[in-house]
Amino acid sequence: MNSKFLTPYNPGETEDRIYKLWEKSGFFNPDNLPGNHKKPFTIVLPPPNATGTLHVGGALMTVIEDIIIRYKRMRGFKTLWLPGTDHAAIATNAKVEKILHKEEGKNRHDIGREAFVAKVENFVEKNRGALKHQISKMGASLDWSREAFTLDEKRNLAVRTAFKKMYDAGLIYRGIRIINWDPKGQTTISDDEIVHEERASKLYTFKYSADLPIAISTTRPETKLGDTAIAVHPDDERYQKYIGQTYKVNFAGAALEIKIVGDAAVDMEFGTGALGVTPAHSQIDAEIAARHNLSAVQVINEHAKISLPVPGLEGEKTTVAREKIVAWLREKHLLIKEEEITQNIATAERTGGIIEPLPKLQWFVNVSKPIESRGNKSLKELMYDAVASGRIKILPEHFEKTYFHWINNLHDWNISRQIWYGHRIPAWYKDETIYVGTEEPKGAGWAQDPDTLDTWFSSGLWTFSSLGWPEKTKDLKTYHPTDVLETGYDIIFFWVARMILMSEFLLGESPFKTVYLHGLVRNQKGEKLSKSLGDNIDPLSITDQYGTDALRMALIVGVGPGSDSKLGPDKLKAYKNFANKLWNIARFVLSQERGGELDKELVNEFDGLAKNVTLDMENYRFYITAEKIYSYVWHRFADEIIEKSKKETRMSGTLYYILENSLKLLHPFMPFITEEIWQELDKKNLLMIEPWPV
RNA sequence: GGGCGGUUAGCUCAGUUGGUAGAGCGCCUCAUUUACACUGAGGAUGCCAGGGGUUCGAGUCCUCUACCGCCCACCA
Repeated sequence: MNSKFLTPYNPGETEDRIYKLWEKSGFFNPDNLPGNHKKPFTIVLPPPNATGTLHVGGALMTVIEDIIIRYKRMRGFKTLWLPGTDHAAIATNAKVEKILHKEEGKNRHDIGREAFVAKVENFVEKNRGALKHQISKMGASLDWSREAFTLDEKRNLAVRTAFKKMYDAGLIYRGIRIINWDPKGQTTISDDEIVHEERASKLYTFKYSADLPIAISTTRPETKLGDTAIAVHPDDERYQKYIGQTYKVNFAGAALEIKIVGDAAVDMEFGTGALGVTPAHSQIDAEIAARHNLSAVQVINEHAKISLPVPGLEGEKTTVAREKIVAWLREKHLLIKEEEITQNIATAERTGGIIEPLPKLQWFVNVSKPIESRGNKSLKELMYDAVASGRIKILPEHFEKTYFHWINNLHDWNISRQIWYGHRIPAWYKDETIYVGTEEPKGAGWAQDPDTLDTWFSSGLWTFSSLGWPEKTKDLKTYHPTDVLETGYDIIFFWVARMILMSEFLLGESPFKTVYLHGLVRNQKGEKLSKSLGDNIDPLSITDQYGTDALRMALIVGVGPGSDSKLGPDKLKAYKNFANKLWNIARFVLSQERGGELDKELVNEFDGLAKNVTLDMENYRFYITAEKIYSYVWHRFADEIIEKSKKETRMSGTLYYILENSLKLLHPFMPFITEEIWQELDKKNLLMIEPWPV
């Protein structure tokens, strides 16, 4: 027996050595697996953002996927787990802008597009190396030879190709719509990138003018400079008589023409039952305006300032203009009521900027248009069907309801962004002509669209762009559709839904069969781990203290799919102790000569456990599995069977049998220590590709 | 406003198809150098949030209520 077994298990000394052993074997790459590994099994790693380092949530994701992959590999599958990183356009752009501002006091326009993008690329390159190191330390058996990046050459070709195909099918269009403008980030964002914040606000009720008999309510009087109508419910007896009339009024210095229209979208019960219609600055108003052929007047610009030439208001910030208009209303005795209310205000997820709805010329994905080549189903329907038909199974199941709910309320997806870091939109303009293609058009005078694409456009392609699409590669044929997509429930809309959209349309197949959603990892107090709180624990510091295997167990045990978990020193300590227990069991068994006949009863008992565990693994119940093996190894094997063996002779053969097979069952969960012990038992082969017992 | 979860031992949470309540940590008693003190043996602790229902039988199924949490949302 190796003398290292005489001292407690030392993860620090073991882990790097074992990882190198695995890497040297080449078995992370499915091409190198023994020939009996025939049936492919694929997971693509959700590419972590190149903005930062791996957080505990990222560690959880890595561990769950590694467990699945190691299990499937031992079961004889040709397993591919494909790594990569995400360029995370807006997030990265914003982060580097912040650094630029802090270090040089400049903004991106000061240094120009080319220099800025170079700076971002430099930043990203540094982070990618650190990420790879952290992920490896988790024990991840990823095929690094296939590593991809959402913004590399191949993925750029995939993006251009996808864009062109969708444009040709009429699924991508350019048009003026009311979009979510982030004045702080100076870009549009999609509906999903909005977070609502509760704020105290005031609801003002007033008349535009003494001559206009109908009063309206609003929290944003400054937008009323752009009103072109008042909408009332067609059945509202108070206002029916006014429908169809037009009033010319002077409102705070702006000449308005207000038409009274009847529209069923108006809630008679709210406020005065009359709605001032601002077609340029409200989605719902724009819809009303479209129904009644009303014109739109833009009053607010990209800097959230009044752009309408009204003396005293032009150039003012919206908040200042609001005060001035309220003062004017008061002075003219038009203000009827002022109420304190709490309002949910839309802010940009990345910058915190308050969203300003503005009409802008942007690129969109049409989610409702029937697609001829897909049985006249729309993207929305394709996304819905993929899950409703059972072709994609979401775990935990109740998230399927959330998914359907989201699809049912889905609007067209705004995909163009006014930032510099990202995939440039493959559209070129010359005079009035638009050219969309994968390459720049021939001839002089074409100018490419300056905008970039929403980062989720390229991540939506991930399951197949990472396998080489649009080229018809062998990998694509072998490994797509992928088997499991494992990710956090917080990005089910951002990412999971978009991947289904892209794969269903571009490939005509689902991107994966099972979606396993994990929850948030919280600290021991149950608080969200966040960088701003300073407790965003680096998984490597945990690994140093407790060992990777202990961290893996602590992250997994008792944590079902979709539920949030808590990670604290108690749990880590418990599994660190377990690693050492296993170590000592190995020491005890190894100190004996293998001998005696197998105890049938004990072997049967173990095989029953193995069957049970296998069933759990097949059903993604890792949180139960890990605990079952733990409990068996410690409290049955060590406390009872080994104790019994001390009093009886000729049991060592049975002990070896149980130890070896326990190591196999435990390997997906605790790969390092099990491999280390295995190397002492069987000096030729790696536990990592040993066949699963059962 | 719409939707989805949760409520089980002091704490953190399991409990797959309904069959006399489980684990880890903590607590109490004992063992004292044992493969392992990063240990072992034993022990205490629960009206499974509350009401109603289905059933021979409910933590588990149905229904209502309360509280907590999360997601979505263009009541101006």
